[in-house]
Amino acid sequence: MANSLVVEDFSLRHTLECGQFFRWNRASEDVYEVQRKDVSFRVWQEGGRLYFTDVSAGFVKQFFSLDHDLPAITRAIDRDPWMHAAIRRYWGLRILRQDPWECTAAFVTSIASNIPRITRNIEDMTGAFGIGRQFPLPEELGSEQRLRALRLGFRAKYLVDAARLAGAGLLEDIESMSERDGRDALMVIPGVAEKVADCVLLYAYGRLGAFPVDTWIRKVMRQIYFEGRRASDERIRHFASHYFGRYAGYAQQYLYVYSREHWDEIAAKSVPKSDTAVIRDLASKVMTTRVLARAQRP
DNA sequence: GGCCAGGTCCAAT
DNA sequence: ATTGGACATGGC
Repeated sequence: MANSLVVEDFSLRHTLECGQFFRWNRASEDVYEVQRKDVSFRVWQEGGRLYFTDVSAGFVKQFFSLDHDLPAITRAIDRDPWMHAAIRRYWGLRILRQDPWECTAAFVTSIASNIPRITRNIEDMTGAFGIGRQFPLPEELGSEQRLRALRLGFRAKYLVDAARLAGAGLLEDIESMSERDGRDALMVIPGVAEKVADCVLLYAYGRLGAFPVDTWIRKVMRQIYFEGRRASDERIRHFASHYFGRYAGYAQQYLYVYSREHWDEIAAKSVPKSDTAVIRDLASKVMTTRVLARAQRP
């Protein structure tokens, strides 16, 4: 027996398949089977109606962030033709509210990997150590040796450390911390540095300003906003937070999926013509801010 | 067959 | 502060 919900500005497909989340599969052409912690449910969308089994409407609203004001968010980040195209192409994509431990484990697993393999690694860990279909709790995750046997490679050691610290409660206080402090707390975990920490902040803690810089984002940001020149991850993040504002994380996600589908086009056209001046202006403001900050330092 | 993948860590500039 | 190599495994 399925329940349903009227949804606006939401695409189940784009939300699940954009690379932010790995614990789903297709039960059929339109039906997704989704696992989040101890919850396993089916979900499908028919136009403006979302159908689901085994979970409450409240859970669905929360998990899919149906409370986010997507029109306002996309209006805020819609600063140039590339972002505009990305938003149009993936209209309805929302940042999920994942479980912090699962999200941390998933993005530690993602290090120097690829989506099919990450998905398989997570399934393997669930099958080997989880109870039922639940991803193993921190206390249930196997030893480094057993994780290596599951082909986690050098990530095995990181996962063991992450489980130990998560089991000790590291992830529980982050909700109430500032973004900066939460990031620092996450980075205490060996195997969690800037990129993975930003993924967890964005995908699990709803810190929509977090801007994970991975190889794709680095490539596309340099191409579009830095005239093809190198820029450190720090500069990219700094630029993004000024340029896109408090919803920069959403911009990151749209850019991520869009660039993977349209890279050739981006590489060919480079800087968005109509907004080159705006970008240059902002980039110089960012530089000025940095210089001033440096000058004021004792 | 070498190169790179939703990186991180460590050591050497 | 920035840069290069190691780290496991897999897909092209």
